[in-house]
Amino acid sequence: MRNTKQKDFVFNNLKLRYDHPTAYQIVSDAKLKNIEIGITSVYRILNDLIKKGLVCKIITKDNIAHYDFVRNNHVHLVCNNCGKIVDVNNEEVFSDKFNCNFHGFNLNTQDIAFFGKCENCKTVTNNKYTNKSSK
Amino acid sequence: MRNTKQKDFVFNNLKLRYDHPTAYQIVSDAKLKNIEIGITSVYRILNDLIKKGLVCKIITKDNIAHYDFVRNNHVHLVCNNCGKIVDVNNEEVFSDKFNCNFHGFNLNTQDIAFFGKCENCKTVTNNKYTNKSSK
DNA sequence: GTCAATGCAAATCCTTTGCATTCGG
DNA sequence: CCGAATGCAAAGGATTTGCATTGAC
Repeated sequence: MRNTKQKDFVFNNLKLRYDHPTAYQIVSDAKLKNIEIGITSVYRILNDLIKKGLVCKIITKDNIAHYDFVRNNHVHLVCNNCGKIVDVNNEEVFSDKFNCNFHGFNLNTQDIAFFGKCENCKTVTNNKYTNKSSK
Repeated sequence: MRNTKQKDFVFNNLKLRYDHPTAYQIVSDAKLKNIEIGITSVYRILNDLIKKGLVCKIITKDNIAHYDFVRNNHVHLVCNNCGKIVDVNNEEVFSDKFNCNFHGFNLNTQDIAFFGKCENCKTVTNNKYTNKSSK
């Protein structure tokens, strides 16, 4: 495991921004800052960071993956029309006060997804969604 | 808007099953029952049902869409490893009792997504994720 | 008979893989 | 130097689109 400017850039870029970029947005940002990095490496680095639990992936309803540095203590509100992603503090959500009009969003509980590892997969180290070799 | 055996099949198939199938699984099921239906039509019919609010779409971390008949009163737990999707009653979730070990799932709040329409998009009829003509 | 719906084939688009090259330690 | 990391080009795979055909009303 070697240090490279590409790994540094992806990690720090995600750590410093709060707007849940796509892989392509990270490449664009790199270009602006004259960092050379290809989309292939961005995807590879992102998947490594996900495996390490440092980054998480949010997929909008048009099947586009957005990435977020893991800071905990917040959940994501995702707009099914414009794709906007908003952070909301945990405590606001998990209480009896929660309702389907939340932070301006119109929500349907069936359209809420809790992602994690199920009982059977808890002990699995490799995640088939980020490490195809485990398939 | 005409009635066809294809529309009937997709609607009733989703209404009767509780296992969140993919579009391809719906086609397989149709074949078993000797209903002729192509994958293209399944996707088109599913997107229409989503626009009508009768069906919702759950995307697992490997970017595969699963479909669910809208019955309300439940949220989805999604396994990031095996892709399993489990229904959990609303009341169990939105209370102070919620924690990150839930129904055997190991959850991270940052990996929880609330999908809906944001303030700006509430009044939009067309949804860009299901109706590309509104782009 | 009309025109909406279907379904094949092709296109699209995001993401991953193969492989030769580069470069960190 | 060695081998991990990169990045191009190509492949992969889910979903959508174009268009001729079918079939509901």
